[in-house]
Amino acid sequence: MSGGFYNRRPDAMKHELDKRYDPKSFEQRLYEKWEKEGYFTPEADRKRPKFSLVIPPPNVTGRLHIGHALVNTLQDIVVRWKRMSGFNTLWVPGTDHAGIATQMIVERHLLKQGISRFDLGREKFVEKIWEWKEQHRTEIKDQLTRLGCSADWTRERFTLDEGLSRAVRYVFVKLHEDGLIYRDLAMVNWCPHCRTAISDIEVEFRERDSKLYHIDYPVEGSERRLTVATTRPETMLGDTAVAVHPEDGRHRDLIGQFVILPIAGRRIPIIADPILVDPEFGTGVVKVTPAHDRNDYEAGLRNELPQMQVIGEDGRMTAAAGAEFAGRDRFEARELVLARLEESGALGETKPYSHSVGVHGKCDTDIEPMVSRQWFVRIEPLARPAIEAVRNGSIQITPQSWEATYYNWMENIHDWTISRQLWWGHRIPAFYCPDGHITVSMDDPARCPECGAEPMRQETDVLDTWFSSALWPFSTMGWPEETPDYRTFYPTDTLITGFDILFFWVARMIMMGLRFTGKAPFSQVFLNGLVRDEQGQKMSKTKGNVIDPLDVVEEVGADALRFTLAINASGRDIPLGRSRIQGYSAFVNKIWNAARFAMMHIDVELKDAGPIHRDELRTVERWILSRLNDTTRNVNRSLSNHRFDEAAGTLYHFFWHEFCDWYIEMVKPVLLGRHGAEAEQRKARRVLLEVLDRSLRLLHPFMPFVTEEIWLRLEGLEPSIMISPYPIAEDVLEDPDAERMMSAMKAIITAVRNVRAERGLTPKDRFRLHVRGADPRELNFFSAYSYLLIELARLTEVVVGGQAPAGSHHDVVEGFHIAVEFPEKVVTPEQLERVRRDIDKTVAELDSVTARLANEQFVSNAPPAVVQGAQARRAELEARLEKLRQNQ
RNA sequence: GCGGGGUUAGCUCAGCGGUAGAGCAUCUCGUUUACACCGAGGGGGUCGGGGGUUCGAAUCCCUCACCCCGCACCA
Repeated sequence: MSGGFYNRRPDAMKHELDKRYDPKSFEQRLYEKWEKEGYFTPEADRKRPKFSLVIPPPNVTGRLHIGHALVNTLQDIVVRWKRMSGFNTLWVPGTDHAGIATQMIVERHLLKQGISRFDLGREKFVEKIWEWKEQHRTEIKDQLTRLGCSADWTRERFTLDEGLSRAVRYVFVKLHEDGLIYRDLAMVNWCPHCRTAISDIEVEFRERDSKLYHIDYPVEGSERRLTVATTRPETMLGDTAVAVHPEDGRHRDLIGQFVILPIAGRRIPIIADPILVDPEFGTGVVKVTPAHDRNDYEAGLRNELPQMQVIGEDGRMTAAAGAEFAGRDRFEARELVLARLEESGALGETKPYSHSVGVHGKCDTDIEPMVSRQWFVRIEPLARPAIEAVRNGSIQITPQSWEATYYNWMENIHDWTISRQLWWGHRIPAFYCPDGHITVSMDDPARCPECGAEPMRQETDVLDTWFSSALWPFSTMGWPEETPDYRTFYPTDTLITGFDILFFWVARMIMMGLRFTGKAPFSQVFLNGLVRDEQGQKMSKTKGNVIDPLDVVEEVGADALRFTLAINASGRDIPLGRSRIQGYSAFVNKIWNAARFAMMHIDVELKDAGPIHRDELRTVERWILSRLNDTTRNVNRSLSNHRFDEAAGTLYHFFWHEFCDWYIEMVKPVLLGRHGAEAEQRKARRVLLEVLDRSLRLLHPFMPFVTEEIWLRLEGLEPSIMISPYPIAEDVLEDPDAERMMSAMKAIITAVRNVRAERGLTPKDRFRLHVRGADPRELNFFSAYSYLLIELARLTEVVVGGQAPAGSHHDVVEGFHIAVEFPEKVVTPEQLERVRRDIDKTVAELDSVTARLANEQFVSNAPPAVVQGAQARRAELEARLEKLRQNQ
């Protein structure tokens, strides 16, 4: 058996643990040691099997929240598991410059000091942001450190680093050369607050109660009027037509005629457009504002209508809106338009209307659809292979249900608006010459390559933040250079992130990775859910239900937080609250105390005792090793499947309810010298150490700190648990025979405890137990281990075989007849009631099994194993019922 | 409107074709020298409603209801 026996430290530490588990006393010290020893930093060694992943770079805007704690904990679990499993493991950390978000925050920050970014100018302002970034980067690193994240800080990256910026420029130039990046005048989502264009997926829709206004447009040279409906009356100032459906009899005769636009007094045509107008909806007449509505824009192009921009980039009305409105905010203008319409009698019915409004998620400002010249990525040619990569399994998404969402989005994807009118970000490498020629190149051109004119002026727009994030898995490895890191660690293996950035980030990394490296940037994607509060509510500052991960670490230590997150991480949303975390901090405490107990009984010479030979072990030891082995197998399997909840749950159950509750209790008589010879005691201690050592290693990825602290003191093991081998299941440790006997033993002990409670006996009442069974070999087991039954079931004596005296309490447990001899005690009606209920339950189940076996269809159709199982169950129930009836 | 997910013990969830599970909470008993952040035991569910397939359904199919989350639309 391979064990965890390593060199003894020369300066062997105190061989015991403090009485109290105090994470503050060691967490930071251990992390510093790990980092100093270089355990997080792998060599670019291609001979060893590697495992790599990249952090979803947090924004440099501020502190990490509980969602980050979740993602990074899960990543660290995988990373530590793989590292211990022998892989050359790299976890690349870093941060994202987060264009709009960061610019906004710094801007707000400066405004508090009365400084606007325009006062500073672009260059100075960007300098300020760099200062900000440096400060927050440190804070983020510090937080990840406190969580125990074993990321390689020597390879930390930032999306605006020189190397990454080069990758960004390379990709832009290449895509432009390939015709996949273009500049065009188009309708985009404009944020009047941030004064920049944003992409479609940055627009969030909010359901809002508003009003639908009906406005009458008089038909020129007629008494007739056309009534249009709108939620945005201010846009009427920019109407350049009114549309009806060509088949609609109500208005067909008016097509080609004109209406007079109220207030403005302009004459605009009545056109027919079957796409824009649904004759069934409303009045069947639609006002057309090509400059401020997506559908109207399309209709305008189809019908060659002029675009009249009445709202400017700042959200204020333009001169074209008319002197009275120019310069007013669009919402203020709305009220004024309504007032003017009212006065002129053109305002018809107004009714409450609920609809969704597009807002910019970052600042909550209503999006203004606006025609503007921007840079775009032609996305379809990139999306196609990205769809294929998931479809053919080169990339697997967990939970798998997300694949449908992925396809749905990728198959209906629109071109990506990548230019932003910001100052913070990667400046687009496009250069304009005085004659209007555009040059896109890796190096800044001195003069126009087409006409030789100068000076060349660089595009002032920057790129969408997600453009650089899309390159993260390979740009962080030094690409486009073929660096040793790139060759060794790319593609990465697993991506762990929140589902909310599936489209923003994951999909785009897949597209860019395939396009530029020819490989999927990762083969596995694990999308975790949202961390919610205990009631399942989203956490938000306004609700005041936010949990700050660092507060939790401060209170209960990083291990308890990590374990709580892991055991709840199945891929769905995670309900998290203080009490829940408290619950798992009890588990950490349990580990501490179990180790403390073990250390009282483990001697230094033990680890030199050599390997354990299974044949020399007693059933109890073979049993716990078999259970541990099963646990080991399940934990490894669950981790492979990203079932963090299962893995953590398996460990929780094994350590607490098998190792602590049963095994430790069972070896106490031997360890404390109440039973057995010295040789036996030595073996028991040897196994105790083995089980503890392996358990700690299994737990280490989940609880790095406490496991290391204990492990280092355990027999002076060194140098660190985090680079010791992760246990793997070994068939030789499997022991069905020991498992069966111990299972029976546990069941008998439980049954006796049950009888005790049932009969109202206290632990001080001791009595004699009789055990009978068919197999003499098995009965021998109970003779040999009668001291265990006596200890744990608090008996005076165990009689194997033989007849129990009349009046004993009988039961059948896992095939063994047991009988408890009572002291004389008064039996209360409540106790008798419980005896009766026990019988009733048994009768009910026996009836149901008997009925099933009487069904010929069941006997002939069900698998033989199931039928045999039912037969065995019936026999057991019959036997048990007979015995239970004797108890009445 | 399209797509996805959910509805199982008081709470949070796992199970997803063969006797209803876990953690927490609750109740009873217990100061057994690792741990009261503990130990032992108990109670508690017609697995959202209805229909179907099957020898057998929490588990598969259909349907209805309600709740979440995407996407699209919204004059």
